[in-house]
Amino acid sequence: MLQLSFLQRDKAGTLERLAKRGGEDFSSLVEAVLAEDQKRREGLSELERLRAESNKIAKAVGIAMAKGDAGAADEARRQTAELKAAIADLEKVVKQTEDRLHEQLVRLPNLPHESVPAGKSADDNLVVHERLRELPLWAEPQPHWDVLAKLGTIDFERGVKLTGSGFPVYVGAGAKLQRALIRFFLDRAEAAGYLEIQPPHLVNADSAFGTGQLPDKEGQMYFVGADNLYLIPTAEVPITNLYRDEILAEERLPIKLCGYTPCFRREAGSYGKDVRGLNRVHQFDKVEIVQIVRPEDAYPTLEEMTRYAESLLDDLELPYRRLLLCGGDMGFASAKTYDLEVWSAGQERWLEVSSVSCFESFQSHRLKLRYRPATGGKPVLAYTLNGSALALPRIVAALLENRRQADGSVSLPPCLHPYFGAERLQPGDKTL
RNA sequence: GGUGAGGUGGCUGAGCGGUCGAAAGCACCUCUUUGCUAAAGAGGCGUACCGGCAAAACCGGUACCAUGGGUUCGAAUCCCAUCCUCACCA
Repeated sequence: MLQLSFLQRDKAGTLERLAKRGGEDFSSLVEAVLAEDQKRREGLSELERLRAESNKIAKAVGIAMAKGDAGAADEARRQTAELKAAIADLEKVVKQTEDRLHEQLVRLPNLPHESVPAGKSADDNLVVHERLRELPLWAEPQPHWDVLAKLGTIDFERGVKLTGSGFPVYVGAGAKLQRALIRFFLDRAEAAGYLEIQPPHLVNADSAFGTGQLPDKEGQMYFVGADNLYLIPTAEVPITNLYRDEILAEERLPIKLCGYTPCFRREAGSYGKDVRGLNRVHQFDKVEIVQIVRPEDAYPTLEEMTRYAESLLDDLELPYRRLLLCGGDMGFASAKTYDLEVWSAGQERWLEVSSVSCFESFQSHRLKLRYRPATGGKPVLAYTLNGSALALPRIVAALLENRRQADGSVSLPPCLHPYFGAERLQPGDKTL
């Protein structure tokens, strides 16, 4: 949620930055917000004046009663009837105005950072750099679902039976590889100074609102109606919400947290080659990193976090590139996002495995997550950042496709050997 | 699931219809004094919003004692609902 004070101070600048998102024209919404706020303040001023008057009378009654002056008390009581009605009416009006204002304000996406290129879609993203390693040249590139057909370590069909499409079953060495990757990512995060969190996998509406999933992405989350809870689409939600409604001491920043969770996404509207195999699934594993920082530290931190995620890909020996997302391809709440994509040799295309974003105060404003400056004074909104480090399925897909050997086995990069307990996945591995 | 108790400021905890944004203690901050790694004394110490101002400081106001309703001239205090916590029972 944007800060109203910023809108008021610099309307032109706000519109200019919103225009980078390339889609919808927000100028009328911004105007509506400002007009609504004007109305709100006028109503509120009058309402508070009336309430002050009413409070004065009530106090006078109390004093008259204490003195035993029943006449004066009755007289005061008579005065309040009209006042009460006026207050009740105005309260209703002000409440409506505030609700409308909030509903409009919440529809404005975050302002892209000045370094973010304007653009409409993924085509306008900038490639920051590419790290390509030499790949074996396959006579015939094989997508991971074909590699898996021989290995049998991920069972898509039985997942369909259990739940539906997009719920793979990891079997034997496949399951163990998941565990190895999770442990590798967590150990690395811990070594980089992140405190490990195991959060709940379901959250309430307040939490989903706090990080911006509600109301923007309501349809993308699984919802448990009986208890009004949402299955988390990413650990970002519970972990960032840890400090909701808190005022932290400045000395505690930066706060660095990480956590492994399964992620649940409905992915309504996806189709085609995008959803084949592990490309897009409804439940997947991910290690997330989150930082809560002072505003002046936010952008250096974004670079640091992105570089950290890249270092994991270095260790995994996967070819990758870093994209700076254009305004139109960024998430609703983000001010600046880097995506990391790995090269998938079997499908001959790039697959997103990490997204690292700076939200500035967009989330913390909703979260009421503030810190008190060491020099004293008013609490200020902290800046939040998060990134995947990393999401598993496409890493697995790339490993399978890029590291497939002539005999059908798949060699694993050395960093995984101690976690996996072997150097390769073999066609002879046990399966269902 | 049942019954009972309860949810108050950073923490502990008083208040149970009027001047209570809320006693007291702890923690924290400033100052003073003695001096030595501590003690004593004085003062300060919630958040949001509205207005005064161009802004900060500051001043005035409004709201907030789990949440949402209600009763009343007046609610932290009474009533109802919801959520949560604790204890005991099943």
